[in-house]
Amino acid sequence: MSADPKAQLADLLRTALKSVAPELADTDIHLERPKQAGHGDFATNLALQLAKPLRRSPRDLAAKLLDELPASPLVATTEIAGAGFINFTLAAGAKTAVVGEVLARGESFGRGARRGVKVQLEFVSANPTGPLHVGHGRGAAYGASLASVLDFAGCDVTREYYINDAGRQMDILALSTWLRYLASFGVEVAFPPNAYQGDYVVAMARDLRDAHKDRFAGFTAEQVVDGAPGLPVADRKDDEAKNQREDHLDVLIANAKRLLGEDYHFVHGFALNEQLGDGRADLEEFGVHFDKWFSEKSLFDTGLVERAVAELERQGHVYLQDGAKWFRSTAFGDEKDRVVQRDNGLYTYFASDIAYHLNKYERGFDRIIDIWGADHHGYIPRVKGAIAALGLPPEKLEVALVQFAVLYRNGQKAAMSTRSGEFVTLRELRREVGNDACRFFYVLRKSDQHLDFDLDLAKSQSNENPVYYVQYAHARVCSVLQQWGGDVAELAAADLGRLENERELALCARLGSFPELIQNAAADYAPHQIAFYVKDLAGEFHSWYNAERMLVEDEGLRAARLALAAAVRRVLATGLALLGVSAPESM
RNA sequence: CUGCCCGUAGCUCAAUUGGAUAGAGCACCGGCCUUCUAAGCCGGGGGUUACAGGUUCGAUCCCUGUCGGGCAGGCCA
Repeated sequence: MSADPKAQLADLLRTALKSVAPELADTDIHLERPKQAGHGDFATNLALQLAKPLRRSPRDLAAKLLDELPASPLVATTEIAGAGFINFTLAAGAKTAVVGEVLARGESFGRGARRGVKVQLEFVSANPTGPLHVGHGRGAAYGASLASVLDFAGCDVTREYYINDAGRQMDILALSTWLRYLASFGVEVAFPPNAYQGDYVVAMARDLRDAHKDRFAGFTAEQVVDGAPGLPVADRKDDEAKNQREDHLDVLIANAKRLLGEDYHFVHGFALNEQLGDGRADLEEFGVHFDKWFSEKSLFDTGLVERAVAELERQGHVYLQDGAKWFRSTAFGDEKDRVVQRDNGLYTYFASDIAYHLNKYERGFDRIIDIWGADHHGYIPRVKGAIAALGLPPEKLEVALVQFAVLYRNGQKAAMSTRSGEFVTLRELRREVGNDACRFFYVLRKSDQHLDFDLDLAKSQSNENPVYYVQYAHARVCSVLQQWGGDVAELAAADLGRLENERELALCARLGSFPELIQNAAADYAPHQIAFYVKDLAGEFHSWYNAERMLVEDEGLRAARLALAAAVRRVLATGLALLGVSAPESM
């Protein structure tokens, strides 16, 4: 018996369709699993779709299709229902066969055939200027789970982190570290309000001093702030004050570079490596692994930024205005044109991003997926525009936007600014809630939904966490199999015809839908579907567990039920693994 | 002002991509441990899917408008 009743049914319907309406033989045949139990195991709206072009009543067409449907041992009964749905009820053996298939294929049950599709998935890519916070955590959990799902569905996935190691943000971090370092030698410079405030900067300064003593000291406060405009009073929030603070910061950075000379690069690199190493360790602990860490700076070193801009120029999409080079992105649907090279000769972040995407295309991926925070949505038209301008197919790039995760503490929003140092780190969250609950919670919502992460709730009610519900089902099966004490491999030979009651058949149907769930989740970039699936599967298992015993006297029945339980355990473990959540054998 | 996303039970969210009677979990009420793990199960109340139109056999889903919330709109990243 074939492993896939859905595909078989589709074939049968196709045959019937060819004889009923040859001219519409290539109509999409959509088979769904009805949510209503009384509507059979599969249903199709094919007759409803044909009704209009054929100008015939849907119910008549349904009857005609059933007349022409080839006989098959797969189908027990059919019915025409509602406006013209065709409902199929499968033969008993066809429903339970999936249990044998799960046990035979083991952890590869549900895995899609390798199709040789090369996918590049870039996510997190947070500036290495401080600890990852709860917002990054969502992108990390979503990206890692999506990567696993795509891989499992049959794609060749490269997970990549883009390191912004070339921009002004890194200079600000280097300056912040140096100022804290100088302060530890008694050089008191007013710490700029728009520099990085967090305690981790003080810690880095201490590390720097421990490792290199006074190598970067020996300057006076006057030298450090030489030529800088005074800082406006703290409560001024207007644009003028803001600009003045930024100017102040820029002068301090320039002074640092001048005073430290070559040593500036050392401090810069020191801060970068500390933060990058910290972020990498944080992510690995979270079960989030990257195949490649791509440096923005390398794009400049290899001349790719220059080449990308030159190529845009060659294609005639760049013009000069006010001393800057502008990319004519309005020609590609953007709201306004964008600067790629400033009047001071420096390339913008956008320019290196164009170069990075050019590099992605040149590496020969079939599909390129960027996962961005939703606040970057305005950035999509210009990036796609640049890709089109380079003569590359923009539809190869897909941007998945992830809405913010907002953390609530005591019923109030927690502030989340990296520069002010007021935020909850991913590490803190993981310690409080645990990695498993953290990973599960993050993907329990569609990515385009805002996520309210109530920390107090997650802490106080962690026992009612849905992740435990799923893990508990897994542990329960383990416990039963252990008490049975037999060889699980022998269960593959069980007579599955003994699975008869409603709950058992419902579980079989749920298991049978797992392979198509994988394909759907991969196609929609929707790992949350996996989370809901394992919740549903666990729920149906718990329900069955309470209604029926597995370790019964009747050997045949016992083997059949244990086989079903083992199959449930297998699929739960696979699903949880895709989400980066552990499947404990006991709880 | 302009653009994008969102609006579903008291709260947090689903809904097989346009399908049949819109489902779960919390919270609330009532039951189930002498039997494979009670982090579990069974039962109950809860809805004009923000609002008004339109498209069609059929709309939470697609189109238009209104209201409400979030986010963007730098020679910042």
